[in-house]
Amino acid sequence: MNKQTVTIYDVAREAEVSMATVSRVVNGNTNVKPSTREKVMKVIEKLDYRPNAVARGLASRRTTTVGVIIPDITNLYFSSFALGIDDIAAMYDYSIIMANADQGREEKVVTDILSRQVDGLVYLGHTMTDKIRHEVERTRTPIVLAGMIDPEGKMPSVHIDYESAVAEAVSRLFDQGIEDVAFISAPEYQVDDELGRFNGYKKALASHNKDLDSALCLTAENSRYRAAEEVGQELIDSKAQAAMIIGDELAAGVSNYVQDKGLKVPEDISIVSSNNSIITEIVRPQLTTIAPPLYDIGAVAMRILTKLMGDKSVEEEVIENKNILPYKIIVRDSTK
Amino acid sequence: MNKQTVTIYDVAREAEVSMATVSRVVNGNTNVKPSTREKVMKVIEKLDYRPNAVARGLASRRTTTVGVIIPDITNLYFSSFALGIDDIAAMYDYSIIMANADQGREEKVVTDILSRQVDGLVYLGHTMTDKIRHEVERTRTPIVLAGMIDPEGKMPSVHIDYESAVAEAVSRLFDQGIEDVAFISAPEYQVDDELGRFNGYKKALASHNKDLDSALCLTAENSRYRAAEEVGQELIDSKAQAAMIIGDELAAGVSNYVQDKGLKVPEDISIVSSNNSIITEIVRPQLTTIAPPLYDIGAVAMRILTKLMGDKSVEEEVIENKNILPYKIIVRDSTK
DNA sequence: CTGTTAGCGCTTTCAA
DNA sequence: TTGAAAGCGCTAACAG
Repeated sequence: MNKQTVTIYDVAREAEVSMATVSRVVNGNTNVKPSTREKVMKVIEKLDYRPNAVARGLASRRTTTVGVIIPDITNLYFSSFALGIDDIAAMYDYSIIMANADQGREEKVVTDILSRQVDGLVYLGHTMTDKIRHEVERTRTPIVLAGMIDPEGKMPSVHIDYESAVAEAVSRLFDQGIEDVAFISAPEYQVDDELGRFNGYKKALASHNKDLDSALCLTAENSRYRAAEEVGQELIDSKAQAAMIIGDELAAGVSNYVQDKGLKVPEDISIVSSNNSIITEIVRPQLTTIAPPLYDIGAVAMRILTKLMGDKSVEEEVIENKNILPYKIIVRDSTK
Repeated sequence: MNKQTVTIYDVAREAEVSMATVSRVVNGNTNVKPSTREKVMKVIEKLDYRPNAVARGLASRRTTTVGVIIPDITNLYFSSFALGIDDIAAMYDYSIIMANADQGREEKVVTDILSRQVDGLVYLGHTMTDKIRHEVERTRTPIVLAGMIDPEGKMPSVHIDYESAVAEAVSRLFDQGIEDVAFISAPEYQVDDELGRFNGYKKALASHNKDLDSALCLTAENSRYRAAEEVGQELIDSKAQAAMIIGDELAAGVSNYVQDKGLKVPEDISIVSSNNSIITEIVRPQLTTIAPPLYDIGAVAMRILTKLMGDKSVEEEVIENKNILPYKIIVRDSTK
């Protein structure tokens, strides 16, 4: 379809050198006499030649492209990762093939992206199915998980220690004398997810000699703002005086909902959120929150991937399997 | 790098047919005897064969990939477009190469993405430089602009009539008896941008017999939340009793700022925002806003692009140059 | 420092 | 309905 008229061959002919020499010039190979290089450069300029990355990819078996699998691009949590990934990728001259992998489409998406011969993969999201694992292994494509973890522990990942983070945040609530803290999230975090969000909650309970009360574990339909209403009411109906909420939109929604119903935050109910996206600052009162370094997680994941993709034998480099970045807890006005 | 072991040739040999036949099967060509097709399919299954999209792209000169140039992926305004684009692209089995084109990098990004032989381009953003135009034309790559417009009117675009939208929103304020309405935005919208945001403001002034007062045109550093502080103070210092603000984060920021300073919204100052992202609902009071169908703009842009890329001679299809989608004005609590 | 020569894995005429 | 063969535009030994 593209009428890429001028090829490396045209340049070679016009410059009266071989294709190989043009290729060397284009690729910055040093074994070219300066005068030859100049001559070729001039012709490239004159002919307005642009290398065809597809041909290059086929011939060299490297596409300088990485695939990014992202569950929801309009979710600030994920798009912040993506920004970090993109910045580092640009730095290393990799392009990004990005695919939104909503509900259950991840397998198709991964297969497709792999058929495009990406040099590597950054995988964001929750689920890592066997099928996906199989595809990745079959093609021997380097992969790094960001903001999640490999249950089998084989794939390198970058994330924070959510278990400690949640435990710390919830303990802080208990330490303030709050008796009952609810745990609110979308379904995927109401089980022992690998990053231990729910486990952190249980840990905090345990360390304060409290039993897990299922009436305080509230499940929202998903993590978006509008899913907060129902669960917000459940929170009001419960005996909780505080809530640890996974997902900033959900937390903002719950906070707004309970206030609309006449309760005061944090006087009547304290709220802690989990991701410190700009939403936690926009909503009033501003939310106390766990603050994972989202951009950095993406950036580190991409940096690790470049190493994995590098020519130098990876064996030499020490690549941690679990890269745990530090988090902060930012105390704002939604807690006492 | 990828050890894509099994090729079309392997399948051909194992199935005892020619590569051409395998190719036909893989591509759903109908001119294959059913029994042959079965046989080939079985071998494909058995060998776990996956077509190499790069080779395919080189041979067929179609990559079934489209490039999306996006100024800031963490901006809900743009990521909402992206979601629409992605959904339609997936529907037509196109992959997306997405590139964040922050300040001034768009030319490099476009050149790079074009070298990857994308079949088409969706361009979001503000600036369309001559260099970019040149690259796109040189490669004869179909392009559709989303949420912006081609100053020269050559490239098809999808957007709303921001001029009317702003004029309507501001007029509504005047009609309520408000004397002075400020116009607040990042620098790029303080000139007569092609979509006419600023023009809409001027139009509203004119239709209400008011003069443009530069003291009411307030420029924020950018459109993000944190840029609101300075301009928020300027708003307070001005005589305005209302503000039309371009960008939801900025609007939320200004609203919060003036309230933090003791003013009441909308009693002391009315606020209208421009994009109706979830932020306008999260912030309190909820913002009255122009509501462009962001997702649909992306989706329509992508749909048009598929037509432009289609094999059937485009001449036959009527493709509008300017595709103007309807907007709404949603009245919430930040105006009277 | 430069050129020759095979391909990379697939599509696509053209014949049969 | 099928196969043979010629590339797509480039890289990568290998030779010189």
